[in-house]
Amino acid sequence: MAGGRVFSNGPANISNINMNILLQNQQQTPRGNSSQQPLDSLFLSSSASFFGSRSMVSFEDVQGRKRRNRSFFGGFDLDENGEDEMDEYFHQSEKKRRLSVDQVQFLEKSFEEDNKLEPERKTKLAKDLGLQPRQVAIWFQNRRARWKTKQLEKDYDSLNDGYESLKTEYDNLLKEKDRLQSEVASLTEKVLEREKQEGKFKQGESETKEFLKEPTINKPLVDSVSEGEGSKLSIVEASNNNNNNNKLEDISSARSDILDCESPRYTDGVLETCDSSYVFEPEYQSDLSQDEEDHNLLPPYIFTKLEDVNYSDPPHNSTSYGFQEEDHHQALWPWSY
DNA sequence: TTGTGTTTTATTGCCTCC
DNA sequence: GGAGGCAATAAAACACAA
Repeated sequence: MAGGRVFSNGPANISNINMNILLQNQQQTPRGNSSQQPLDSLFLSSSASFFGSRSMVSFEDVQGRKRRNRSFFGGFDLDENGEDEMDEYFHQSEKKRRLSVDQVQFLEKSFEEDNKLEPERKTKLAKDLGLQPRQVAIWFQNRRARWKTKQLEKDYDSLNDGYESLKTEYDNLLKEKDRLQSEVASLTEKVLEREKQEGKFKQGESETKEFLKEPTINKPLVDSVSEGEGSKLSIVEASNNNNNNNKLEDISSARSDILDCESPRYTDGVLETCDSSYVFEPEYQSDLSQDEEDHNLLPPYIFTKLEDVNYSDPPHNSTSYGFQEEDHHQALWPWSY
């Protein structure tokens, strides 16, 4: 039992008890309603204004800590022949007594100034409040504990707010990403549809195919990538057909002789660059018909360099890479249209 | 009035510092 | 080794609903 031994026998000097305080203590009303003067007056008043609280008696002789006898209640033992009043008092003193409102307010104010208690300050506070220095120390200790708990709660709330805020931001970004992906897919579909209408597919003149076949298409990209930057290539992928993944694989392998190490490639349906940290999985899959598939439709890829993409300020001189300038531009920065 | 939950006062044991 | 701080805890005091 941690706090069980309330009464331990220790040195006593009953004559040291201030009887006036004792008698006043007996007159206290419950819940510290004894005095309600303004707080400021507390600091102007003499220590006597605090006496008579429901607090513990004031012993002039502060217990030594030899034993380490920290027990406040253990400070005295009663003379069996003590007076009735004394008996009554000590009987009551066996129970904890709360500090008066004034005492607490005074201590609170002192705590606000400094939550650490130097010995001098402790002694002065104890004297002013008519408390044992030990009581003051205990009060500060408990007050610090309460403060710490509240601080932890505040910190938790603050962190929680930050988390919620970030989560909201993240969710919004996810939505934006989805929106952009479907926009890219939609635009890609339009491009393919246009190519289809122009009959270029049957003639093997698809701009998309040209884009994928043309070795020089890679040239600006490769040229623009300095040593060590190859992994920063990004691919705006706009696959429209689940089955196209297989075609992508074929395309990738077919083009492997064209693309150097800095170019992405398809492996097991996963687009990847030489840097394994940049792996792209096709997320969008559309419902193109088998007929369209038979036409060997190829998803266009827009190769860009990450550093070149400024989402807030669309470039005006970007390479089209097989798209018409406007379409390509719109595909990358759809919100600017 | 009573049961129950919360707050306050106080103790104990351990740790750190000088 | 003593003094002081802190965490854990006990227990009284208090609040409040039923």
